Amino acid sequence: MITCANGAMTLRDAPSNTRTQLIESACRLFAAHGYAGASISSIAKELGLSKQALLHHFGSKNALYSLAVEQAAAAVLQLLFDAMEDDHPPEDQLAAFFASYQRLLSVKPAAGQLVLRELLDNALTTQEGGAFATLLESLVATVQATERWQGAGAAGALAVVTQLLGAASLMSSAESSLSAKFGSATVTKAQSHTAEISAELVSGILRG
Amino acid sequence: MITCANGAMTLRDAPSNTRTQLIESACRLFAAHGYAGASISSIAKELGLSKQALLHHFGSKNALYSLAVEQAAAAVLQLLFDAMEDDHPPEDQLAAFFASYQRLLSVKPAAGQLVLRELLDNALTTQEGGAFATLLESLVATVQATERWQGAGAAGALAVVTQLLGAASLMSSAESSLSAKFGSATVTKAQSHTAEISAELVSGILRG
DNA sequence: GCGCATCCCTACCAATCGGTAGGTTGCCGG
DNA sequence: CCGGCAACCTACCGATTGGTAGGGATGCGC
Repeated sequence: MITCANGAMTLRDAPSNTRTQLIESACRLFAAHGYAGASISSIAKELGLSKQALLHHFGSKNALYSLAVEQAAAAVLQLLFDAMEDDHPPEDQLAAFFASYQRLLSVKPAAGQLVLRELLDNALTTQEGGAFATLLESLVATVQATERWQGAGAAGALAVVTQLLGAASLMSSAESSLSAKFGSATVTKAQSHTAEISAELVSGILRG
Repeated sequence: MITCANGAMTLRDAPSNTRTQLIESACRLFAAHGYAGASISSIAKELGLSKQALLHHFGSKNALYSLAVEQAAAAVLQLLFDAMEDDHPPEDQLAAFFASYQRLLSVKPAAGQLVLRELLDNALTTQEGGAFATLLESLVATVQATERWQGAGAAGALAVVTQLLGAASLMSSAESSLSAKFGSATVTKAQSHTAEISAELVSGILRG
């Protein structure tokens, strides 16, 4: 194993690059194996560091996890905000959001996967104004702003958001499992269909 | 802690009841915390047993996990087979399946949650003819039998199945996380909306 | 040159992980 | 009455978990 020689590595190459890289590794590994399934030493080892270096930067596993989830959620939230800038009707805003969400997933599956994981695991030490919470709330609010769902209350909108998010996220998150059963060629082809099917689901459910 | 007194418990109450109960506990805990997040001792402890009693019955953690997933998948698969008994068009069969799947989730959320988890974790020692694999294959085949998707190939059908499954499963699986952010009252109300929204998604996507 | 903070290391800790070994209890067929 | 078996136990194993303590190298401001 090439662990970058003890003292010789200490000339750091950027203003705290390793921190960023650690969060990125954490994002990927937490997304792939879940909170309990990814150990901090395995995350640190991806960069040739010891787990103590990781703890030095983040203090605890949960703190790192929170950062990773928040960063992933922030990336998704940004897509939503971008889609909401133009003052189109909320139906179009959501359609635009889910379209760019699909684009994000094809480039960086870990983001959506981590959000999905967090919805299942609920391991995040919930921050009131965090990106994850804001993402969910904004989605619900936007659905509630649509003509069809504005009378349905938060619960109805939450149900819509949950189903659309589940539909949009599962394919890229389940890639490894599906590849083992249907072959990676089939799965890759299926992923290319996902965007337009998702678009159809979104517009279908928002307009009735 | 009341661990049922050492020898006095040895009169077992049924032909091998504890085995069944252990699988049930495993199903719940694996569903709630994932494969890595649920330890065999925590599963055994739910029934006041030691982890060695569990290992005595199943041999290894993975064997127990496989049984739990297979049993959950078999329960879902049974719903699909039931829905396919009448020779209605495949669109109606799938609609009936997803309707009863929603009913199952409201009674036993762990079943769907475990299937969803397995799609993410891919921890199952894949059995070729297992219920989990059969479930996915049967769903894909049925979607492929619909008028709209019969020309789209397995990949297109797989994309449809994945999205519908994700939409149908996420709400009940994310209950704890959503309750923490929106309140359990709102989530409970949202769950009651899930069935009809899901039905709309299914018929919408299958018929175009 | 000196103090100090940043970064990363080795060494160590208690707790828990999945799993093995071996013993004890109670039922059941001979 | 007795041997075998299923069920469950305590005790233990090595490995790994998240986390602490403390030290060494580097670079920056003074």
